Amino acid sequence: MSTRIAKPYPRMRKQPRQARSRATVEAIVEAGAHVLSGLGWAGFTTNKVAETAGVSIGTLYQYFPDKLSLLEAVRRRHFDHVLSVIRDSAEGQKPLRKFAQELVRGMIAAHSIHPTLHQVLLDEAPGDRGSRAAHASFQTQYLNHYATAVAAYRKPRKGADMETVARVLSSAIEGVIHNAARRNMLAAPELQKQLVELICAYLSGAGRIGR
Amino acid sequence: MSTRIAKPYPRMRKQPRQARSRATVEAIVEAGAHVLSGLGWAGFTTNKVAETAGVSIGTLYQYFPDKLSLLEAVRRRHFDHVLSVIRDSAEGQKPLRKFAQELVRGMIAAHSIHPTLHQVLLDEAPGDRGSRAAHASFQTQYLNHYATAVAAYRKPRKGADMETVARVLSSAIEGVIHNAARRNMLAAPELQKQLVELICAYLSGAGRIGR
DNA sequence: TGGAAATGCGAGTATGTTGTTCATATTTTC
DNA sequence: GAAAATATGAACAACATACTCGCATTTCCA
Repeated sequence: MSTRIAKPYPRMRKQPRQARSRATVEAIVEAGAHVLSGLGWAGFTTNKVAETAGVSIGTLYQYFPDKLSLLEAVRRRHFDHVLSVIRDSAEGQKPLRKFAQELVRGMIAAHSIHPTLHQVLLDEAPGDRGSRAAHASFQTQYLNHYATAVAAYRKPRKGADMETVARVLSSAIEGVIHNAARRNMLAAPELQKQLVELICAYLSGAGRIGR
Repeated sequence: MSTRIAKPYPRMRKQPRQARSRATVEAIVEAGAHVLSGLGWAGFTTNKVAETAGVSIGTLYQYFPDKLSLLEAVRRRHFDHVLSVIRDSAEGQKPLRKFAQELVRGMIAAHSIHPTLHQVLLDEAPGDRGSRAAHASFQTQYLNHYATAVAAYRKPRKGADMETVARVLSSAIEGVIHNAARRNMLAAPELQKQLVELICAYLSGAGRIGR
């Protein structure tokens, strides 16, 4: 696992100086992820987040100037986490099946904490106004990791550009995980096995007829 | 294509008798799908739907007793549509690749009109209170169609139950389509080709090592 | 053709929801 | 022990929006 980084969240109203307040901020962001995942963007109210964090609403506004800056903090934390998972599974030279297994295990683990956070962040929540750069950057890095893996494990064929393949692969995996999360089936080992098989089958390119 | 059925929407306040009012109701439901897809559940307001339909808010409430009954009408229409698509692609005896191509074409067509409606219906919108049966029934039929296809095209193997395979397959396809829809890439032929290949590869079961 | 039934209208209301502030209280630091 | 940091939560202002109701217009049909 990668080392835990402790960058300050962006757009904070005030920097927490003492250990107590640092824990408070962390609790708020964590609660934000929890509420967002459980109640969706519609249920993501500042009062609810504060209550979930076991903190007064006033405390929340001491550190976050408004609702959107809190959303951005949650988004950033989650994206950093997911990226580190993919990074870890891609490093080193391993056989295809091993790679697929570690990727699936990692993605499932990353989604086990807040099962639908990822989708809510991508679909429901408003895109981060100010720094669209950050959002785009995540998408780019995310795809790049998949593209690298595709390039490494899939023999080049004519008429199939890397980017599309990477997109299809990543969105298929996300679809399966998202769907499983909604049914509380993320832990089922049978599902993991099948997902690994799907990845291997696609990348090793079987089932093709002609040429 | 299947025959157009004209069942009355459930939970209607008043039955439209003349042709004019039947068109009005249809416009309202269509507008509902449009708003839901474009603005999400959060943006799905009765006033907005009425305005989009080019109809007064009073007219809307003449036929739908409340907001949720309108949602149910939209949901039902969409589910009926998707089911007919899958049904059509599954009938007859065709080779795997042909089946996959028609399925992909149909699913993409079904999502082209209201790209994110399906996800919004499943994820954001509240599950239909009264008739949970209808919702469950859709899920069951939906999965059954996939399970049938899986049974037909995938040689039986030990340790892989049909239901899980069907779930993995359907959610992978939905994931790809949903993701493409968000990027306005549904029409890209390269994407369709890759999705077909993913399905074929998985069902023909290549890339497996041992046993 | 005329009256009854069906359909359509939209300003207005009533009822909430919620993001945010601020004066005050408690805790930590040095 | 005082100053700085941190926490509190009642209160509010602003907004959103589901839904009603009295009336206008159109269609039907005898």
